[in-house]
Amino acid sequence: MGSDSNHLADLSVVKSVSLTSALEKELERLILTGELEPGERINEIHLSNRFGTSRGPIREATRSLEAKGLVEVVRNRGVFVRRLSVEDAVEIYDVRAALFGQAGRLLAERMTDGLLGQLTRMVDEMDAVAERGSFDDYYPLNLSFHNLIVGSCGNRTLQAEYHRFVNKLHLFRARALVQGGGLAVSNREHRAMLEALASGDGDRAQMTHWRHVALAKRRLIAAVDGAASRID
Amino acid sequence: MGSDSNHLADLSVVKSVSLTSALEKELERLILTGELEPGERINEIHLSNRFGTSRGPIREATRSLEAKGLVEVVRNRGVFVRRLSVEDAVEIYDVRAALFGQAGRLLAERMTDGLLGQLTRMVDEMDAVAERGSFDDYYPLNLSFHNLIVGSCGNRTLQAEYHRFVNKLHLFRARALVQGGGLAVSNREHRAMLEALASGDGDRAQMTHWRHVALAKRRLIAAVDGAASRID
DNA sequence: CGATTCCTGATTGTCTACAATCGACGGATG
DNA sequence: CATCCGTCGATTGTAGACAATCAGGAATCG
Repeated sequence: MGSDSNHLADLSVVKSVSLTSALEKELERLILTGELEPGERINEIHLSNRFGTSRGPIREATRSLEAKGLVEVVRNRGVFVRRLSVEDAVEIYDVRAALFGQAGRLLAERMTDGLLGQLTRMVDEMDAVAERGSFDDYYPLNLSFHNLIVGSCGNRTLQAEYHRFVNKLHLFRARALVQGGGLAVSNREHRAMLEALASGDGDRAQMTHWRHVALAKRRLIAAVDGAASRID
Repeated sequence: MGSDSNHLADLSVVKSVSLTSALEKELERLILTGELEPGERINEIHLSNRFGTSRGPIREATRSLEAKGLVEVVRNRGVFVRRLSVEDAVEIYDVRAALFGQAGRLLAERMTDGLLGQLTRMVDEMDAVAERGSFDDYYPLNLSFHNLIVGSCGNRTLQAEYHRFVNKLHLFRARALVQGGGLAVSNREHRAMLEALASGDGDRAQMTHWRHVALAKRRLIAAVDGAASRID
C-alpha cells in the first residue's frame, strides 16, 4: 500500500491540482479497483495520516464521491463505500441501457467510414478471442468497443453520465456472474449493433444498443438466480 | 433575503441533519429558483456570515453540488453557478429523452387501471388548459404529469437521475423559449404516450416518451434559432 | 449466565487561524 | 495615452484544535 501514497504525492507536486481533487481521484481509484471494498469504512484520520494531509480536503472529497454515488456519508458514523444489492445493480443496468441506446442513435446519425472500419475490426477480434473462450482477453476488448461507441457519439454529457454508471457497477462485486450467456452470444449482439450503425438508422441503432445492455441485465439476473439455487 | 437564513435556521434545529447537508439543500434551492444566477460567484465568507456557520461545511456542500453539475469549482478563484450554453442544454435534452423513454417502457410493463385513469385525467385537464392558451396553468400540470410517469416506473435510480437532469435544465435561463410549438401540440404527444402506456407495449412506450422529449428539444433549438434571427 | 447500563477511547463535525493566490487599482514608464 | 509592474485587500485552501457523538468493552444487576 505504500506505493499508493506515492501516487498522491506525484499528483500534488503538480500545483495546478488542489489536494481535494487529488484525494478524490485517488479515493475513486481505490474504490474502483476494489482496494476499498463495498461496505468498508473510510477513516478520515487514517487517510490523513497516510496521505500526509489534514482532514478537511478528505471530507470535501468524500462529499463529492457521495454525490457520485460511490460512497454513503452517515452523520456521526462515517463514510462507507457503497454496497450494491442485486436490485440496485438491475436499476443501474436499466439506466445504462437507456444511455447506451441513445449513444447508439447519436452515433448512427454521424457515422464515418473510418470509425465503422475500426469498430468492425474490434468485433472481428472479439470473435477470434471468443472462439478461444478467453474471458480475460475478451473483457478489455468489449470495454474498449463500448467506450469507443459512447466516446464517439458527440454528446459529452451523455458520455460522462454513462461512465459514471459503469463506474458504479464496479461496486457490484459479482464480475464472475457477468460471463453468463457466453462470449459468442455477446458478440453476435455486437454485430447487430454494427449493422445498425452502418445503416445510419437511428431508431434501429438505439434499439440494438439498448437491447444489448438489456440482455446483459437478463443474463446477470439469470446468473444471480442460478448462483442462489446452487447455494440452496 | 433575510427570510432565507431563517430557512436554514429551521433546518439546523432538527439535529439529525448536518450543517453541510442543510447548506447544500439551501444552496441548491437558491440556484434552482434563480436567486443565485448562472455565472454568479458563491462567496464563502459572505455565505458563512449570512448563515452563521464556518466556511468548512460550505466548502463541503459546494463540492457535492459540483459533482451534481450545478456549480463549477475553479481552484483559487471560487465557486460559480454553472452557466449552460445552448449546446449544453441540447446534450442534456438527449440524456433526458433517453431516461424518459426508459421510464415509459418500465411503466408500460407495470401499468395499473388506477394509474392509467389518473394520467388520463391529467391529460384531459391539460387539453382544457391548452384551449385557453394559458401557459402558466399548463406548465405545472405538464410537470406533474411527467413526474408521475417517472415516479411510477419503479426504478429509483432512474427517477433520481431524471430529476438531476431536469434540475440542471433550470440553469438554462430561457424558459420562455420552451413554449414553442404550442400547448396543443405538446398534449397530443402526451396522448400518444398514454395510448402506448395503455397498450402495455414497452417498445412503443419507450419510443413515444423518447420522442416527446426529442421533439421538445427540436422546438427549443428552433426557438433559439428564431430568437437569434430576431436579434440580427 | 445473560441482559442491561455505564464509561471511555476513537472518530466525526465544526470552528478558527494562517498561508497562498488572485484580481483590481494606482503609479511609473515609454 | 497605452502598457506594464507592484502593492494590497479579499478570498480561497489547508492545518490544527475543540466539542459532540457513537460503538465497543467492562461492570453491574436480575
